[in-house]
Amino acid sequence: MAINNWLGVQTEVLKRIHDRTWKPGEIIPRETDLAYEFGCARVTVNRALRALADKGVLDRKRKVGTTVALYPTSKATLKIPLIRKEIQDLGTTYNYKLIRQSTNQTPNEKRLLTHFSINDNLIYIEAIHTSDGKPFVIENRFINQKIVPNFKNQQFEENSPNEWLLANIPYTHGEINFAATNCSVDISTLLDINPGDAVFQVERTTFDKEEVITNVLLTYHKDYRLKASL
Amino acid sequence: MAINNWLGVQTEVLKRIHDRTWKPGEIIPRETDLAYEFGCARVTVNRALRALADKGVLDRKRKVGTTVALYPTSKATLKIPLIRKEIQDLGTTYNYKLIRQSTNQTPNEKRLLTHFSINDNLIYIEAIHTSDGKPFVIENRFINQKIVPNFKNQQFEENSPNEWLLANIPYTHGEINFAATNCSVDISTLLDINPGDAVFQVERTTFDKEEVITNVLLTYHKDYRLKASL
DNA sequence: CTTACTATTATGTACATACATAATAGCATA
DNA sequence: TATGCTATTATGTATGTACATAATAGTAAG
Repeated sequence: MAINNWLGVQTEVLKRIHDRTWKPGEIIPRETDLAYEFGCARVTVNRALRALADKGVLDRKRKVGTTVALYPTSKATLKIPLIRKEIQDLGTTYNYKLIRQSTNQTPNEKRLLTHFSINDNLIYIEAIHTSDGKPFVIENRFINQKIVPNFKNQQFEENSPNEWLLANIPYTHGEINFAATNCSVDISTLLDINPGDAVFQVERTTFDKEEVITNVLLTYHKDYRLKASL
Repeated sequence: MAINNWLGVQTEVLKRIHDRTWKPGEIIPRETDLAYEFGCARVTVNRALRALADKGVLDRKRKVGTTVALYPTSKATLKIPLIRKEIQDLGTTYNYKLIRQSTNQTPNEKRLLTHFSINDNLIYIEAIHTSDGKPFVIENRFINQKIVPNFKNQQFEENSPNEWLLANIPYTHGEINFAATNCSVDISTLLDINPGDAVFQVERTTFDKEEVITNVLLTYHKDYRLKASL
């Protein structure tokens, strides 16, 4: 069986996993053996297997060898688009409206103290993003004032702070979590739903090395679903 | 500047992106130029850049070249662990209990018709997974009966159907979505919460090529949060 | 100006060779 | 038996060379 490209190798490997020639938890043949069987270079096999390991299909360990993952770790890659793009991809008209903005805020919610220090000065922004004029998501955002030294010159009246931050403040890593909550009175008014309705919330925090850049709490419209593929 | 391994190249590339030597949306030097600058092989540069492209940091196009992503597509990779593992990782005791099981069911909810045909025969399973004796997640699951021809011999009384499926029925792809909902009376009883409380739901469907294997609706305990890193 | 064709470009990849390294197996010693 | 050291193993990677290919730029013809 001649296979002379890495995608072909990967296809054949997936086929053998799928038809249980190679069972979950079991060792598969060595790279050198597979290369011999397929009539290609070992590096080519390595390339294919590495890609499958990155996807969680295979587990690889030096000297031990390569095993089919016992329980394939299902990975859903969530691409977190710009809200603007998410709304426009729906074929609807996007609009952003600033509700409230202030500086020299302190972290006044318990969840913020996970990341900010009590002495941090924060910019607070509350805004609404709409889809065809209807509320899509409410944004409550804190930005580390130290990170935006010239904030007085910045304008978040016309444009979303997230887009500005992404373009201007590099981040190294972040955290994100998803939850369901009963909508508060304040936000239910903005979303034009009933207090107590279940809403989908996303909280995201980004860091530049050790420094917190921003924390945002997004509260989506009723019946919002976040989709991904496996 | 001598860099002779791909991880070193990647680190230097990330540094230049971070300090805005290379700005978002802009073209970076060609692979051959970078290889010349770093004193390494072009393939080594390619290896580093490809990994960054896979992460959404760079965009690459033949002939055009490589650009820093204008808005880095934030990708959160959700690893979807076995429920058992998720609970055990909390340091608590996992337990599974079957509530209801039946065969020859038809797709009786609108959401199921997205995937199943009206004529499909389904196995229905309702179960509860607990953490230290407290309800953690309720599982409502439909399995394509055609996929499990010897179902009568199968036992989901002691063990979770998901673990059995993962070990025995290979899947090619799937879909997953996350939502918030107000808890129904039935499920709120099982979860020991109030009807109307907001709960986090995950719906997942897996396929073997064109054939639906299973659809599961997981309803998590109150205040559940799904976390990931960026 | 538009269309079609060809040349060029930068990424994408295969190969053989060589070296690196994490990790286990085997062996010797106390 | 336990410990420590060395050899071996399978994956991990770097290189130079060669070829492949998607995509754009340039040119010629109508």
